Amino acid sequence: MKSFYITTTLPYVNAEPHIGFAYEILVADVIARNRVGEEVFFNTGTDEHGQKIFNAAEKAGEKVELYVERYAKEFENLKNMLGLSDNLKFIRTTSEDHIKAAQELWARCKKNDDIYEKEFEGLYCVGCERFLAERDMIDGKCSIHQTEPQLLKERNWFFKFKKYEEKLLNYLKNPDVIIPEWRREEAINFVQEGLEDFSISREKRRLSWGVPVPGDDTQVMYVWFDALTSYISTLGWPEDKDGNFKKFWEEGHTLQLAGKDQVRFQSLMWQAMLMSAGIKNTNQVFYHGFINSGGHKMSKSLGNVISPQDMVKRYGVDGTRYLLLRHVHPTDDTDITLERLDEWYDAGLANGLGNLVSRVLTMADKYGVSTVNSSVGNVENNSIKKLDIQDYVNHIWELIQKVDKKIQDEEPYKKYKTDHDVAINIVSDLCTNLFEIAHLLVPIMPKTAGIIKNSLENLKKPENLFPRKD
RNA sequence: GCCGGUGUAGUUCAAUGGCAGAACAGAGGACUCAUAAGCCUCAAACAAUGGUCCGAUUCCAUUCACCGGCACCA
Repeated sequence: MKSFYITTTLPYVNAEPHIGFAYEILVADVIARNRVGEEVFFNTGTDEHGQKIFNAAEKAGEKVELYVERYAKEFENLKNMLGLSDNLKFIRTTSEDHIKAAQELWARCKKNDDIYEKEFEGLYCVGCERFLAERDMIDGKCSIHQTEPQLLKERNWFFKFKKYEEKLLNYLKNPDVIIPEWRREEAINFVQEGLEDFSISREKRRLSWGVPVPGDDTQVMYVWFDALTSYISTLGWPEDKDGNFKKFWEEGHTLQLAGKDQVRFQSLMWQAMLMSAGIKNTNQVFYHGFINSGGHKMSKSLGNVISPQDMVKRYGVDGTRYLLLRHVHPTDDTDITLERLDEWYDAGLANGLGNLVSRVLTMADKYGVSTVNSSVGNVENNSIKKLDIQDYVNHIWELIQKVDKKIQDEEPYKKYKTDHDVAINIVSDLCTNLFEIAHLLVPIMPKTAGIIKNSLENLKKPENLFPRKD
């Protein structure tokens, strides 16, 4: 049996789950559900180390361990909230196994002579508790605190990124490793402009909330070295007691999902780390766009935030899944507003799918259709495999439109008055069509698909699936 | 500044070197199984300028507008 690995990025737990991540994990969920006949490992989790989280916890007046615990739960709740697959694996970067894995990866990179110590001199802002870059300063002062930063020296561990330029370019030659194509070109550009080694640790006395660097108790790992490791620690690497790492990472097809701002991290740094440790590279990274609202990035101060919770509350689990999966552009940014969501909901779900189910089943029930042919012969569609979920959903809605038109053209409701058998035949045919639609709907709206199938089996009209909004 | 992208009906998107497709919203119509839903009909667009070409929305250049990236921020 073929094996397939899919993972989202791990969201940083310094805020509530936002719509962009909800979208990412929904896409992953659809892809995972669509891989029938394959063994699928579907991963997500939370990235819980680092300065920002430590600060956020402090600000909340909470112990950092409790703080991350609380947030991790919120993210785990998404599973229920968004109707995600049962077999979703959730990895936390503060879990013991993960910490060991991160340290082992470090050790392997070090053994391969890719990690070295270097004295680093920089301008440190006490207020920010970090070193400032050029653009963080105005007139030599911290742009946030308006104070002059101190010149500080710190010893950090660095990763030999530059060493991997050629190997990365080679990796990037394969057109499949990054979707969409222009992001791959972006990645190639980054490398061609030249890479610099990057620091992967921080002094513990400045930041204690991180994974201890093996063999150096004065330093902790910088978050991303730790966080990126989660893609394999979740599989049980390095011990691999259950054989998942071998089965899914080494022998399977690996697919990572990430936002468009992640190219450097996922397709370059992480890949270089894998190369250094002698581990197979990711087969494919799929970068999606961002979701904005009203022409702007969502932000609390603008008051234009639409959260996954808001959506589920208003449109239900499957309604939310439908709206995001059908209307968010796979790779470009998408602008959504409540008005638009309402329109999309009414058009696609109330007037479209919901109404069709209602009219077909009303007739089936009333006319006394006896059984429904529930074969799903030739309804194959491989758009999801090509990572084009929008196309897949659009295809389903074309079928819905076809069935609506068929009812109009064949007029079973009229024929019933003169010839019951003819009408019953037509409606029974319509039921088969509806069953096919329900079948295609499974990865997109699993619960609704189940209700429709069930209604067809019992030939009983279900509760109003999607009440109109206006 | 450098690199890349985008600009198509009111809105969101699609396709194409040779009549520009759709969905939603809008107008009208015949019907009634249905959630005043569905079906039919109608109206509606290639940012601007120049070039290549028999012919450009599509290729090239310029302008205007918008967006993204340019690393220690995850």
